[in-house]
Amino acid sequence: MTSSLRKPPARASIAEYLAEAIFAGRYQPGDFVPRELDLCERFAINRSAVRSDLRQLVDVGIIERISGHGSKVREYAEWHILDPQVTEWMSRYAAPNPEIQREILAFRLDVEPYVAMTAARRATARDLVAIEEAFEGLGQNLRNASCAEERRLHSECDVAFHVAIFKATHNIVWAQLSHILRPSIHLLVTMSNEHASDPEESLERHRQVMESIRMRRPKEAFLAAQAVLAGTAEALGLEPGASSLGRGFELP
Amino acid sequence: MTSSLRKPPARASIAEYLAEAIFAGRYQPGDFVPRELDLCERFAINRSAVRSDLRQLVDVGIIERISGHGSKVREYAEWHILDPQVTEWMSRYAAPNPEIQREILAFRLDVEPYVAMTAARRATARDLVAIEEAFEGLGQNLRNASCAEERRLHSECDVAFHVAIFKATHNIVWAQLSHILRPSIHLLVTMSNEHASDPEESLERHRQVMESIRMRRPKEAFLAAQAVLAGTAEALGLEPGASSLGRGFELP
DNA sequence: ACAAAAGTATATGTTGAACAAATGGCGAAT
DNA sequence: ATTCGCCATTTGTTCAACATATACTTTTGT
Repeated sequence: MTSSLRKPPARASIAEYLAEAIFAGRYQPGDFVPRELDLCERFAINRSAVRSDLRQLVDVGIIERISGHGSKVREYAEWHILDPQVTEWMSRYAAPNPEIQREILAFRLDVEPYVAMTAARRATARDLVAIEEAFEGLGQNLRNASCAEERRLHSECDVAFHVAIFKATHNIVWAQLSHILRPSIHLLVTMSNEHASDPEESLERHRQVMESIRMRRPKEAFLAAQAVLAGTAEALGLEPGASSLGRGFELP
Repeated sequence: MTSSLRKPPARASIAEYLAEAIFAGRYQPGDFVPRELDLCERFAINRSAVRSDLRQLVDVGIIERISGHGSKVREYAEWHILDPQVTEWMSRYAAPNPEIQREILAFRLDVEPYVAMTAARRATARDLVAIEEAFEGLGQNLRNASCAEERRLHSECDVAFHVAIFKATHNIVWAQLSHILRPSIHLLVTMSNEHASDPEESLERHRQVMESIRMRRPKEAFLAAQAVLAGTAEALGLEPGASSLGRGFELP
């Protein structure tokens, strides 16, 4: 191994840089990002690499390349927010517009109780192990949410908890859809650190979901998941009623 | 315009060729696709283009590139089946394994009644126009489902009908998720052509969904959507009970 | 004879340059 | 004033050379 750093910035990824800039709003829909040759010079990298990275942004619908003109940022509605790479950027840099976060949360309010209910029906022992491990992590990283690193850990456990429940449905579509949770969970953990909502109460709600799934009680799992999301919506300053679907939906 | 063809094979897209081959099962998970130089020769194309296309397959999780070894087809569970490009390939070439189709249909059984219910609550006049236009197309292309072109048209209208309902939720996540419908709808139209199920009955069920949404009757829309999907599941030879979630879920 | 080490073959990864094609704007001619 | 054609800019395509990573083979030392 070399002396100084094992992995220098690996390579200055243009995709990463542009994603940060676009998600931060420095380039907005309709704007043009710097042209290829400028990016080459700016990052001391060859054009092939630049084009390769730009293509990644094109493939997820974030930019549009116009031959002989430039690369334009597309409207938010065009972005592939179901793409794992996009949700990762959203959770890392926050969504570029609040509306997207609201709609993702509305979606969660719609489906998560449903998913928890199914998990209660179909979860295997292995699924329960995954759910429990994530929950343990949630509890451990609860108190000392002081530094950024601790918060990141807590956030990861929170994500892992919800993803484990999605996977417990044993349906590939639900499992892959779990990526959509990341952005709003990361946002929640970040905001709850500022607004200091009650973490004990949140933990207890998560425990209820886990127990309901373990005990194979679908109805209880449905309600418990609703309770968790109500807390989430509240912490994010969104009323549960804002959901496009969930309102008024009750148990069979 | 030129004399012969307005769009020659555009270009022999390696991504398209490999997608067809992989979805047809000629390359299965674990297999290695031809190496770059062979593809260059086979399609009389340069290596940059080949690599660009291979990257597209990498980005959607279909293949994995191993430096100095080759490009391996990944397990089905790794594929990004929520990606629009992947669902387009699935609807064009059919899913490479039946299990994926089953799980997508199970997902539809879970969520479509829910989505129809919301559409009934939130659909605007414009949404209703889109739904109606698709429905008209369904009716027109019903009788003459003889040649392949007619069937394709019918399939497109079927897709448009369901997608319009998803968009009527006015939630970006649901709207983008509507891509997942394409594969099973195309499969249904193909199979129903062989098994000759009753198209009149299917059309009537779709009409019920549309009318329920128009009349703003969420509960009826929920039930009507369930009825459509029951017909779909039957036509595909899958019992509705195979759903991972939907079974036993009733209206509030 | 066996095992570790060095070397080789084969594939993907990276870089650089040159040329082709498309778009937008400017300007001249009608 | 409008249209046609030219030109500048930027992305698209192709080619060639070299670097790096992995698997297999050969060598070499005990």
